[in-house]
Amino acid sequence: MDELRALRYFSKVVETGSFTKAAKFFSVPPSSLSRRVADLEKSLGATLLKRSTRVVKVTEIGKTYHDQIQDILNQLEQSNEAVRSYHAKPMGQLRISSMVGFGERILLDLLDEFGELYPEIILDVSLSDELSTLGRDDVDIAIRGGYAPNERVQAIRLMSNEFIPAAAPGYLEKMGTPESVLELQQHMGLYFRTPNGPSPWLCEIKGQWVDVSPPQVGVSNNGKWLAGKAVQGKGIVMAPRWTLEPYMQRGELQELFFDHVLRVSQNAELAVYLLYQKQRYLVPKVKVAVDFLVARVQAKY
Amino acid sequence: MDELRALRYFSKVVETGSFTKAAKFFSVPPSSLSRRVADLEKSLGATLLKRSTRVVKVTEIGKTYHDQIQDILNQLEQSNEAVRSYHAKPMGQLRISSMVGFGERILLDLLDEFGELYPEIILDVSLSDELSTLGRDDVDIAIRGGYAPNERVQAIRLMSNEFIPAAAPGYLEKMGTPESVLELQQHMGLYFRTPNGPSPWLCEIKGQWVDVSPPQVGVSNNGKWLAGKAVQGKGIVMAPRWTLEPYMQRGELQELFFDHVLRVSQNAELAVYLLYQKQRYLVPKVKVAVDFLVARVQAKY
DNA sequence: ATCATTATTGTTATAAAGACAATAATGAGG
DNA sequence: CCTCATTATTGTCTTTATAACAATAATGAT
Repeated sequence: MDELRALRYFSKVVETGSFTKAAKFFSVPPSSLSRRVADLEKSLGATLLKRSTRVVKVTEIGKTYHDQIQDILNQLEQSNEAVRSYHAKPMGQLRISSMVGFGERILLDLLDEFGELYPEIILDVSLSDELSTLGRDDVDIAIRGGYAPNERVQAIRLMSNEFIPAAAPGYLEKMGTPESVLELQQHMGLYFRTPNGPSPWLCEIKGQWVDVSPPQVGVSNNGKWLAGKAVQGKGIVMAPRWTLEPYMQRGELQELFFDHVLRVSQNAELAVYLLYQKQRYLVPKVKVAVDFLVARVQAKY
Repeated sequence: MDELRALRYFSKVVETGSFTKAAKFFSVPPSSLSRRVADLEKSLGATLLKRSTRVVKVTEIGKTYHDQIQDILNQLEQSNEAVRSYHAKPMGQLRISSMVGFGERILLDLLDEFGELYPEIILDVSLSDELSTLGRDDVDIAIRGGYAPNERVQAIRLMSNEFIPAAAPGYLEKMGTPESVLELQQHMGLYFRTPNGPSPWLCEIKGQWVDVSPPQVGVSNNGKWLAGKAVQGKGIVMAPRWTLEPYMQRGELQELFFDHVLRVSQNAELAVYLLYQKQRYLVPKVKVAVDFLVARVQAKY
């Protein structure tokens, strides 16, 4: 019995819920699928599917098996592809997913340069703060604030993602420059929105984490918009240093320093990470892109 | 092409370093392996093995591919076994690996009881503080101080593993009862040996972690021996609470309290975890053992 | 230089999967 | 309640792929 073929058949039948549809997918008669799946069930000594002429239902154990098999088939496919493209030129479609802010400020410029270096790579970039799966089939490289979701994913630290508070000089003249975190209650806060909601302003006082968030005057996941509001004197913005840097250099914003260091997370080392699947590093297009991005970003920041 | 068969052939050839030996393993002529591996290489468009009549060498890409394939084959085998034994009675060999101390004090008694409940399960218990792989084929259930090594492994917290300092009343009379961690330098320390070496005595002073370990008078990974030494008045022992409890109840040792809490790790929640592979929870023998152990240990401690 | 060992190739036999037609079952619609 | 199209299964034949066995070529050790 060609077990792998049987597994692919079974998997497709579960997905489509029909032997006929799955058979069309493989361009073989439905009888083949029926026989292979039956073989599989016999060899496992378990019923995976409950069939009737109208509906195909998956049994409980069949569902569990299918989930595991699916993962295994994906892994195998990836390993094969990695070997197949081993000595090929970097080419083909490369899907990159990035946090919006990082994408706009840093990534897109770099990718223009990258595109000229490797014209045979077709870039497919999507900017989103939602975390994409990376492990299914959808993304080759992801850039995120978090860390690796599992051990098959490699995470490389690209740059610091330290959040700092800043405000416009005009705002500080009018409202006074706060020096203690407790004074923040009398100020206005511009909040960065993460996928988990607006990030609170925290600090550690005598070993205790305290939320010292000022009243909200604006929330956005868009660094530019937040910085713009701050420049207009609408409040104090708390955002990654690299989003505020240009404003600070022009003197439109200035960094604030408090008696206790402000953070947005209890995790000490907030950073931007580049993520990719270890298996796929063998694929030339992935390898050159990872190497390129890591080198460029780490050189600049 | 039966891809899976080809992969198994290839894998075995790499392991044995010989087509002939691998062929014997499968009870087929070597020519079959030769042809299947050649098919595989053709379909991947890469050379996996460098053959000569005398030696079979794995190419670089072949090595990488083999590692990944091996993992995939293991996973598949496990999924199949899980389904196969789905509605079977709990039976067969069950391999349990445990930390020595926990094994002697707690596990072995529980397993006696478990063995009577499920006489058809053949227990294979090994006590060792070295971490076993759990993911290769060697252990069904492991009990360790650490946490899950990867996301395919499920970790259940069994009980606290808080290390506490204790000494014999006689010792304290003679040497004085220390109250500040800084006084420890004038005392004698009995150290618990972890796989990473003797565990240092740490405490957090004003947010800084400080090593306040007293001079060593004894080191062992055996709780009983350490406690025995402490009872004899040789020094202060720092070991998991559950290893010292019986001595404290008999008044042979008494817990020490300092101005700063003593720890052996910066990790706040040191605990004993039961580990198993998620996939294998479907296997009846594994399921009943996990459920049994978790229920019993959590009820008692 | 010789020779046993080992991988490969050629050929035939066997087993497994596909193709096609026919049958049986079932759930939706009238 | 009955009809009928849809769908999975079964039977039979064909095709394909793998195993078996024998023979050949290559290679590294003695």
